[in-house]
Amino acid sequence: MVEKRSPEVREQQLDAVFGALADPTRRAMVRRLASGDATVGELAEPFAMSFQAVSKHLRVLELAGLVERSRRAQQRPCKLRVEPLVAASGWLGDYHELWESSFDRLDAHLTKKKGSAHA
Amino acid sequence: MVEKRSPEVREQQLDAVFGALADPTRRAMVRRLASGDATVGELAEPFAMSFQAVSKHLRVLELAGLVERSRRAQQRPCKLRVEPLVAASGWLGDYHELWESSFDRLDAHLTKKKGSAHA
DNA sequence: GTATTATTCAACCTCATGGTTGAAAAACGA
DNA sequence: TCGTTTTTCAACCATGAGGTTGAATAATAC
Repeated sequence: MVEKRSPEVREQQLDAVFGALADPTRRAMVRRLASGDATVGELAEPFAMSFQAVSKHLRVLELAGLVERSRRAQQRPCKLRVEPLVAASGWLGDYHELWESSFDRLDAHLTKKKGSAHA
Repeated sequence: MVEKRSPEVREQQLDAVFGALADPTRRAMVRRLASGDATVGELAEPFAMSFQAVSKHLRVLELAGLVERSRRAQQRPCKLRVEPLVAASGWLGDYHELWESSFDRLDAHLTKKKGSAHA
């Protein structure tokens, strides 16, 4: 179940995941899906945007491995997959020790402590 | 020193940071800068790419707040700023508890433990 | 001043992105 | 079968990203 990934593939995955997260609409969708599965319609509802546009965003998330879809009647429920988030987090994690020891230390710590406002 | 950021501005920062990290060349530059400051020329050296292209990537990193530049003779040394990485990491961190309790749990843990190969 | 080195600016090309609209497809209810 | 609902496909448009080349700028060395 735990795939062995070549460095190139991992790089491509990071391209896809960071790229997917570089859009506020898609981040909002991820946030929404983190609180439970949803249909395309439900995901589209908060946005002033056509279904088709939402569908496209969803495809980006799907290609990045962040969303998995099934079929239920006419609907295609979306479920968040967390592994790509872990991969992205892991990449950033390589720099944890850097920022723990950098001049940004204070700033970093305070940002972390204010973190309750993140969600 | 610790700026108070509005939600919109924070969203824009995340757009910029995730966007900046969505490119393998730029991630490599970040990796390089994590091990010490470098000039544009030094950063360009490993890439089969013109200085101008590297300069553009650098501007993207700069706009995302990931790079700070000074002046030394004709050179413009680049220094990694870590705060945007902290911000991105913080966003992802909001989902930590999600993946700790998800079906991806095993995969996530194993990915984490293999993490020594990340760098 | 002139040349050299390091870097950026400007213009251009190609292709991807994020949005639109309109038509099609898939699964149901009558 | 017919219509309704949910979602996607296809074509299009405008903008931006990532690369190129060639000229300009800035700091230094002679």
